[in-house]
Amino acid sequence: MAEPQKTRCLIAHVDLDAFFASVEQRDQPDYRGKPVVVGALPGNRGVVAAASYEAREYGIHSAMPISEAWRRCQDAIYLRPNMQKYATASEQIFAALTAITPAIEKASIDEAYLDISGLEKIHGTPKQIGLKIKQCIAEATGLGASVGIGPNRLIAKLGSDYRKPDGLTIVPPERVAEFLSPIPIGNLRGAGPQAQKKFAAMNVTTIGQLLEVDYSLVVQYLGKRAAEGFIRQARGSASTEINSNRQRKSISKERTFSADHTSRLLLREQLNELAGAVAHSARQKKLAGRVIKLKVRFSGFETFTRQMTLGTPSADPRVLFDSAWSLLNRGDLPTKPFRLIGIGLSDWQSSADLHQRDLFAPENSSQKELLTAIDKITERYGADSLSLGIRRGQPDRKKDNE
DNA sequence: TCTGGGGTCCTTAATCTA
DNA sequence: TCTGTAGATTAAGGACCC
Repeated sequence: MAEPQKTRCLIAHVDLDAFFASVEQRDQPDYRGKPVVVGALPGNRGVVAAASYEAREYGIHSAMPISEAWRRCQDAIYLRPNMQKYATASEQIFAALTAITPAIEKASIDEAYLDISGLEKIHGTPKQIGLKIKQCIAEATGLGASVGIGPNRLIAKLGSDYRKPDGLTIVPPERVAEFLSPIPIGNLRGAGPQAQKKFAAMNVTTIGQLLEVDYSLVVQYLGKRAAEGFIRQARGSASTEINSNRQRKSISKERTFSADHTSRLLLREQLNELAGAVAHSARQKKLAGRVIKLKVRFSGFETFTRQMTLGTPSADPRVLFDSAWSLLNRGDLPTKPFRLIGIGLSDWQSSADLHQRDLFAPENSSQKELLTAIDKITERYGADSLSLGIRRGQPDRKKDNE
């Protein structure tokens, strides 16, 4: 019997055009056709979060210091971000995309990967699917998006970058090499300023050029792991996996002060507020974390992090604050004026795990009691939860040795 | 000169444990 | 019981992304 034909993988990447700025232009007709810059306000500390295409003509782009944006264009409309509004637009977009497929991975507030393999019979050719995606978004929110379609996530992502705004790029598998060759090396995932310096030293500016360089030289500059990762990407090979229920791994809040300062009282107040905000977010998501991380930045932009692991997971603002405050006062940080303070919570124990804790036998249980507890966990949550339960229990062994 | 906020992932070093 | 070691975990920092 002939083997059943395997459906070829088809991934779409959707990227909203100048998302924050476009939402503002949509809601305020006066802003349309004008340079709009969303981010910090001129005269303050901060950077550009999003620039409309009109602002980009002045060379303004995201992550640019606001002072530099102001130097380039004083006539632009400068706005503070309205995250609530963008989150609502984002929800509408993701809801609309489910009309195409349920296999959607949210990559950020304005980006998504869709597994559209085998959908040709329902929605038509890849081009028709791409147009349909753009139409869904426009109808739901009145916003424009760029779409890339290719055999994997990397090609789809580079495809959506290829033509902007309002672009649609389809790269069939047989044209991947031709498509990638002239693309700047900095467009590869993981190629930031540091990696690009190393590529420049190898005279590599495009993806095609990377494939012509001797492998050992790439390893020499970037290390084995990074070199192999970049070469894999340059050959057009990447994951096709779409994870529809990705859970975030940490929650954090931080604040940069308008001017550096040294007041312990103010620091305490700020940290207390941030701890409250993180705890609130965690509780809303029914999460409790074991690891609390303090972040501080001093004048001169020197940044430090300090973390501690709690015995039991928590989403209690007092626990978060007390832990962070003790880290801050541990005595291993410089005594300089503060520029930023932040707090983060991670290493979740989900509510299901918390139920498992109830099933754990007490610390000084007999072997028989432990076996009974293990049986209960396996029966209720399956073998996977059992390995999780035992691993979570490991730190307690230290106590046994004491 | 200026560099936000909220994330993820990787590397490295120290420490713990089997 | 001692010692060496490999692997896991924790902590800190850095690069990167949107």
